[in-house]
Amino acid sequence: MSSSTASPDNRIDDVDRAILAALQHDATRPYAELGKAVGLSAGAAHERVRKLRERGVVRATTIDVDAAALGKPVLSFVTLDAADWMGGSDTAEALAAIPEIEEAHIVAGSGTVLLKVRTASTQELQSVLKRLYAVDTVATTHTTVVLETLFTRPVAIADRTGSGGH
Amino acid sequence: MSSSTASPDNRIDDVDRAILAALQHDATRPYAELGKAVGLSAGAAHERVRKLRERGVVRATTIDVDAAALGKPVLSFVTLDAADWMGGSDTAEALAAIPEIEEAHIVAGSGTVLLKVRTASTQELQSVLKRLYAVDTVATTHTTVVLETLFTRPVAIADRTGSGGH
DNA sequence: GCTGAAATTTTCGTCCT
DNA sequence: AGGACGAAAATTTCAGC
Repeated sequence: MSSSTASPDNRIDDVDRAILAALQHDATRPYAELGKAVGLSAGAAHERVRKLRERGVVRATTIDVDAAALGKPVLSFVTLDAADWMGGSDTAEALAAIPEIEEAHIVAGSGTVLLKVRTASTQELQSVLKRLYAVDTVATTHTTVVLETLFTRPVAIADRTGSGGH
Repeated sequence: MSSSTASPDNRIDDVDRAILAALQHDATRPYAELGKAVGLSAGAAHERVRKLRERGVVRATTIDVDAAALGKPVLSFVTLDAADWMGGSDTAEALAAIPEIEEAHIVAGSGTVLLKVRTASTQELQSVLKRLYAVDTVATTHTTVVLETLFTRPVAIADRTGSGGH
């Protein structure tokens, strides 16, 4: 309810960065351990994490599930070229209704969408493409199937060592 | 250290699926709550999760960090066309050395790699591209900058309702 | 897989820097 | 304001059934 400052303390310092990096790697460790790793007491570490959550820097605590173990070994990237999507605006909902789509990004002016799709087989991938055509005025689609994933990792936490220029 | 059966119980049943879905949404809830949500006691729920971790179905417990809050608002997808990468094989390491790369996938025969890159600015994106050219025999690159992310979500947990065909 | 109890951890109040 | 310390509450974890 203050009025002087819009953002009281929206800065992320080195300790926050260390905490975020540690939690990205393993969010199950107790606060005492986490605190020791970043040079804080358990209570202080807890307070930092609470604030990071409150500020929205930490969106959620989740588990990383092995897609192959779940029976979804086929990963693909699909590019959609549609007619007039930006106007419709419930595009996101239509895409979200297809559970095989993990990510949906608008990548160009009006009409180009990039999708990350995970399916059990190429047959199911075909099923997704059919559903995509049924969604709206989809002009063309271009599908790229991933043969091998070299690596996947969370957002990099930049450290403020000063030398980290371009 | 057993020798009779290679995979004692590698199947994922409905309860496991319910647990995985719940944990994807929020992995901070106590086991008592989780158990109640899936119709199990706290102890049984804990045992299920322990086994899922042991089997590798649950790879890790992590936090979802807001990239924009971290100063990395620019998301791009970069396609690389290189000469002979598959033979070299330390390609993954060279790419992993570039922290801005979040994902690296091989998407075609010999030489095409798809990268998911997150940077602070388009200038930093340019810096990444320069480093990519320096890596190896990179013939061409094609970069697509994401204008808006409609949604991102974890791997879908299929439910065995029987009606879920293609 | 369930119940119950011990051990650990989280969480909160208070004081200190 | 932010962190340390200690105690209460909650949770995890392990026993036996």
